[in-house]
Amino acid sequence: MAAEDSQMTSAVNGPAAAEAEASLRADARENRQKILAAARHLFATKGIDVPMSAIAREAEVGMATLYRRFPTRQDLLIEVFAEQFAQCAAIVEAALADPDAWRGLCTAVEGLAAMQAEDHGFSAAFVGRLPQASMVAEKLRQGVAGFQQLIHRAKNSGRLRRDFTFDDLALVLMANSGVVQNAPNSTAAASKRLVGYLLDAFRTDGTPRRPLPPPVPTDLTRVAFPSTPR
Amino acid sequence: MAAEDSQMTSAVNGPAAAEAEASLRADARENRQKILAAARHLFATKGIDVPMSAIAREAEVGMATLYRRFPTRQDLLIEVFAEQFAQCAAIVEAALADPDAWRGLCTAVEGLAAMQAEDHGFSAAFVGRLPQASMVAEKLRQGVAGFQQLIHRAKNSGRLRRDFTFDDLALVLMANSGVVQNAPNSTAAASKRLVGYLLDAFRTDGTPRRPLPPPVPTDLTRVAFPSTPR
DNA sequence: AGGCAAACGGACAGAGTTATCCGCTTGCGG
DNA sequence: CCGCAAGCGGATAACTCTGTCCGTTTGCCT
Repeated sequence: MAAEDSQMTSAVNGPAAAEAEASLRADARENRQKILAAARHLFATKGIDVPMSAIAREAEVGMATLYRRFPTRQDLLIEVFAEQFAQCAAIVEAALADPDAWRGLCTAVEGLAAMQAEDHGFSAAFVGRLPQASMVAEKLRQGVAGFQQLIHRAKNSGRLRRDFTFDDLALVLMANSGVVQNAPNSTAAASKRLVGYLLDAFRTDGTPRRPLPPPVPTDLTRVAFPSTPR
Repeated sequence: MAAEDSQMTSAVNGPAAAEAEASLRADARENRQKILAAARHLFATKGIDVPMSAIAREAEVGMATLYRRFPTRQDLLIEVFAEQFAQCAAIVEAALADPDAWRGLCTAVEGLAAMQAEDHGFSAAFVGRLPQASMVAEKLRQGVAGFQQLIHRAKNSGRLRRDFTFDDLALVLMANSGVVQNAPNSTAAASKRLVGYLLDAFRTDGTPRRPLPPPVPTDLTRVAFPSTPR
């Protein structure tokens, strides 16, 4: 399983990353993987602003090694999140397979939002500064195309309101990122409830309501961040 | 108008701030106002993370003066945003005066969201780390109470869905803060559309739909920040 | 086995921010 | 009008994070 790790990454990131990886010395290749693992972990838990030094420490490599492999933070982000962008595309793909167009759309939106909720770093990377480079952009384009088709089908089924736009997906993701960022502990629950409301708003007036996820108690006077106030 | 500035601030922040202000020497009092004005401006445009030195420079005072008046950033935040919290309470108050309970609720939510959209700093301060001190907390409690009443009335009118919770207001604000943060240029429009959708979701199934604000074109591949990528 | 290029790591310079110290200036009560 | 406490500004210490340099180690090919 761990042995296939590098293969998977290469497959996701395309030939560029693959050949960069292949021409490396054995120890270098291993370090590269350790760096990616550490970055993946830290980006997800602490957000994309973790110091490079923290990543190096967790990966048990020196600063120089880190910067030699990934000259900029962006380069690291691209590699790390490429996999997750691919997963996004897969979610859309799966939704397209659903014979019920409206249900498919709901599944896709819920899936994408859930991904955001699970991974703080990904959320920020996706909604915020986006690396327009490499395979990431390609996977994104792919996902976009799929989602547009999803919208088209759902509208034709008469369940999705006709004034819904593709841009509203971005709206959902931006809104969800706000919830993910600010909901203290119950990130997942809060995100689910938001998405529940939004999907309810997206349906045509006649479409039956879907059950709404439970409310999430939130102390307005202390909607502070989990641990570090940073 | 400018002459009443200090009076207004004092009125909003209660006796504590008022007496702090009164016992100051004339020049000191003036500097204090200059600092508050600069902070208000910079927090709104650049967010609450602007360097203290930037505030001092804009206020045309030294660092020491700034820190003497406001030992911590929090202290400054409290003063600056107290006024806006008061405005929130006023919005809720006004909404309560509307004989149509449902319309009142909509107005309130729209008003609060618009405030967030207009002032980046306020958005962050409100949804994020919240100063639990002083008059701010009081105004907040006041607003909370009013809003709960608003909810109660709207539910009784049969227009607001019964599973709506007060916590959902926090949800709206968190979501909106995400949009405000990430919508590149069209902050206001994006925020309006989000709120439009959410209010649509909040109504009972029978309640007629309200017109939805227009869609906001968003380039998913470059939802980057306005200017500085930070 | 042996040599060399590739790789390593940690120290360190540079940039930016927070918060404090200290010598000079000034409003204001007596 | 005068003295002094209150106030002022800017230099600067302390810290954090980024990105580079350089002396040392090590994989790999012959």
